[in-house]
Amino acid sequence: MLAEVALELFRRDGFDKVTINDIAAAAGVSRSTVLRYFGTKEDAVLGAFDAHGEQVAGALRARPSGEDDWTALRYALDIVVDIYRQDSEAALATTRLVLATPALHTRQWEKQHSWRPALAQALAERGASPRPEITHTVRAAAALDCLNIAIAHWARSDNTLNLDDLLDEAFAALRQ
Amino acid sequence: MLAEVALELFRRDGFDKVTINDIAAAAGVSRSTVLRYFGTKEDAVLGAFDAHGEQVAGALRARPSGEDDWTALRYALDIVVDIYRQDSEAALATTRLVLATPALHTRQWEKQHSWRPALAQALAERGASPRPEITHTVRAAAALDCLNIAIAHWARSDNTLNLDDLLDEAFAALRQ
DNA sequence: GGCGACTTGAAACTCGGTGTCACGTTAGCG
DNA sequence: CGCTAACGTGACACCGAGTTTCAAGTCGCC
Repeated sequence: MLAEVALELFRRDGFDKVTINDIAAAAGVSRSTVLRYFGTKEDAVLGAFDAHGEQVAGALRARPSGEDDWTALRYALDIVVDIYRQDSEAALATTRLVLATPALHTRQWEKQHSWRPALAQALAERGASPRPEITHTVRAAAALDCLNIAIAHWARSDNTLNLDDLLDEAFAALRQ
Repeated sequence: MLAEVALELFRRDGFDKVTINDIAAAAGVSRSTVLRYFGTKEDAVLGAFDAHGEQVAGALRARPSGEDDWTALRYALDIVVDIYRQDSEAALATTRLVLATPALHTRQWEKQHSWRPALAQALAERGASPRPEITHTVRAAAALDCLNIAIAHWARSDNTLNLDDLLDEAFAALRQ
């Protein structure tokens, strides 16, 4: 409820123009309540985003152990693709808002960045032969870049391009 | 001068504990002057960082056109490696501060993120056959990840590991 | 001397975020 | 039924970053 009110204001006036007081007034609650709900203004938009990290790490751990790192990462990210496909209208609007707002873009990166150790850890556990930590970290980071870049292209195409295909294309760019 | 004063305070007390007023008082200037110099508190640390982006893009454009994208990116990043090697003591201290301070870490990513289009553009200009934009963007992003991850490992090793080798190792992780 | 550009300082202001306290509601329990 | 503890909410004070505006200096230059 609160998040919907905030999102509507953000989309109408732009994230930076809307103050927390505006959100509180529009929702009929106090500023304190808004802050208590979201912690930060950015989290009014990106709150749902938090769960994805653990989901992807879980999906990665569930991949067959013989599988190639890149393949496993690609399939694990299908979790996110599915979420976007499930309500593509809302995802598109939110993504556009994020891409248009540096503060949101940055905050989203911060959240995703915190997934990285878990993904690298999951890759390390999968590997038969031990590899240097740097290897897993780089692969996790690159996979997340692929996701972000694919999503950005998808949003810019107004959902005319297929997110799955874009993600495949992004991963393909890594393998020469 | 101002930057040195700020850095010393940050390293001594932590970035978040030091206010702009503290910096102003320590440097014997007014708060206004500090803000006018740096724009933001983060830029008191990351100001020198801005130039690197154009340097890397320039180095990338200067690579022979027949060269592999990954090889070209790797060599272009030597510009940054050289800067770090030139004054490894200062670079180490600054890197540690950045890694220990979320606000700085984030701001550094923002700056590096703004390099990405230039790097992707440089890759596009190098390519003989035209490739989808997403390919160049992914490769530029992955290369920057390699740089960051290598630098982080190098800083955590207290300069006992070689940054060049770590960067090679990071790039190697991308090619299976 | 006077003019204009640049630098600095001062102060007021906006806004995000933290912390505290008081008030009401509700649930649990004797 | 009444007591209490927990919780959600609002009000308020506070801090610090960043913006803006205005009022001096300070310098070179004509």
